[in-house]
Amino acid sequence: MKFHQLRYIHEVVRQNLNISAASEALHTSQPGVSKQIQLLEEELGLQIFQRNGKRLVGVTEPGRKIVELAARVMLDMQNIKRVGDEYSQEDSGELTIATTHTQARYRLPAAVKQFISQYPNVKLTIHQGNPAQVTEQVAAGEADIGIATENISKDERLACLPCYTWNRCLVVPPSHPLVQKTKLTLKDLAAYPLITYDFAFTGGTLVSKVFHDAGIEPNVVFTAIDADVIKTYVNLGLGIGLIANMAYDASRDAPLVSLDCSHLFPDSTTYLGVRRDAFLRDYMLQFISMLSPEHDKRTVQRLLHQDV
Amino acid sequence: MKFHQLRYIHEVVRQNLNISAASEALHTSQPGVSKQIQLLEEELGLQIFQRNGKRLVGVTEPGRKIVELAARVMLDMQNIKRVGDEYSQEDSGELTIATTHTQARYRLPAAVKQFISQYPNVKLTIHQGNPAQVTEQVAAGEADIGIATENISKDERLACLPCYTWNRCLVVPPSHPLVQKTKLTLKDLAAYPLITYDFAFTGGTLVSKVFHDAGIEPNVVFTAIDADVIKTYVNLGLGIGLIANMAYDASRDAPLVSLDCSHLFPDSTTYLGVRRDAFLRDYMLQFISMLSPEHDKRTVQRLLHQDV
DNA sequence: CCATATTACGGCATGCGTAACGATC
DNA sequence: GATCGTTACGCATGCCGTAATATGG
Repeated sequence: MKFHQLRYIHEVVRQNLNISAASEALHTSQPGVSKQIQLLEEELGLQIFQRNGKRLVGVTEPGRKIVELAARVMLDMQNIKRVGDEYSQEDSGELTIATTHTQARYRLPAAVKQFISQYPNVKLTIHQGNPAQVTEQVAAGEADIGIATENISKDERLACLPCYTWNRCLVVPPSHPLVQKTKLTLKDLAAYPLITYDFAFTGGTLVSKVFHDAGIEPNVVFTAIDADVIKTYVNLGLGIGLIANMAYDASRDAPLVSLDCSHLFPDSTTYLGVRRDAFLRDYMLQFISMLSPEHDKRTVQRLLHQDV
Repeated sequence: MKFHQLRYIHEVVRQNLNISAASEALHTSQPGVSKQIQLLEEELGLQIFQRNGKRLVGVTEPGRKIVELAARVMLDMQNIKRVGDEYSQEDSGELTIATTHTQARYRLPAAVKQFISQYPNVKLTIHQGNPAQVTEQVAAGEADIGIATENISKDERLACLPCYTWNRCLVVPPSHPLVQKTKLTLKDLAAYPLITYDFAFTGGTLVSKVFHDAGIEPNVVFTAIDADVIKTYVNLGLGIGLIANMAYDASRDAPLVSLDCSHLFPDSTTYLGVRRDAFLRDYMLQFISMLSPEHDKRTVQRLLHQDV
């Protein structure tokens, strides 16, 4: 059993059972991949892939287990390489972060700026997606760190860390009647057309629960993935916007006005997650500290169940 | 990075940093091992082993991490092979059980007999050791299943299953005055020279705690690893023996008499443990069912956190 | 007919074993 | 001086890539 063979089957599955695509992604030849897969199957004495003639049409049941184990082996190989890099080329490497739009746009920039100036030789990549995708990418080892509010902390494969809490605010045009109110109520929000995050993408489920529990039905006319889109439509006078409070910046978002809503909704907590069995480069820990300064490197390591 | 390089460093560590011994254990040449280790170190850009001239004298800090990861990779490779075997050669393979003397002698025989008749092509090996060793062997992947009363259920790396509970009995010569007593007390036990298990090897710590809590000091004249030794000395009239109740068999152990002590001590539970991330062959699950019939195969798989 | 997988084959890298050397205790 | 690790070298294995072939949609 060779290491490449595991990489091959892994990539073939990733590429929807297309050996040609896999061979390209692996920068090698089609026949090579085909051959090695056959050799592996022969060695194990079973079919990993279901074939229809010469076409791969599925993964057999034992094949699924093998692919899963292969992924773990590859992760560990990567971990070993990282240990090597950590002790030889301290400050270079890669860092891939998976996160949602809101975090990427409003919360990460400060930490990212600090990070790239301190670690200019680390190639930083940000993958954007919904919370489920973020979780999946970290779990699959495609991202080192995942940051999201929903979902991520529930996956067994990840070790998570509460990162910070936030709440919501309402953005309205300056002339809006609600600006006169001293303290907003849920009824106030329900009295106007509401624009907020797509429910699947953010803490929306929490928001909807609060309304539901109060027996109030908000008039949601429109949902969007990100606060910028929401603000645009609020500016057009299509409704009032309910967004994360960190997504409002008075100077940048003028003439829109923000009205605090934190008394209406419980705080949401944004979590940061890493794969439990991943080896974390020092700069990864540093990035986490930059993002949530209240956790220093040692604390992070402890909380994430790293060794000593 | 090649698989055998990982096997090489793993084995070298196992052999106390002796490359010659490792090469022999691996059925290959000394220079080959030496060379591959150097290549790996070169590829990773660091020293795995501390050298004093040409002598290996230790493992560097990054080396420890790498060795650990290497062990995991090898375990997963083994898992992959097992998946292969499971689906191709259903009923042959190996089963290594680590357990204590008491279990091996008095509890396993029935299950083992049933097992080898049903799976004649499975090579069954029993490693005997104290509870700490049992735990370690399973955790290191050197044994598939560990069975012990103490210790084993506390290791994070293992998934455990309560297997059965047991208590203790007193064995005495037929002429002993205690035979007349209808119900024994701790004081009765303390009144005579006591022979029992070595404290480190069994539920002895629990026994000593019971005495201590009652403010009674037993007169332990002698401790042994196993019940057979204890019974031998009881037969010689050197004292009374406190042993696991399953270690007494009226017909075999005559003329000794057993007196129930289960009202004096809380029940002890014997656990069965497997490595969390091990792939379990079907016959391993069957063995577990044979050992504790109240758990059927599905239950076992669920309890041990195997996938559906 | 095009896309895709398998077979065939030759060149090249690499791992292995034997033998010799060097170092450590 | 005995044990142990490293270096040197030749052989064999096996992987890779190109070209050719077969098969499925």
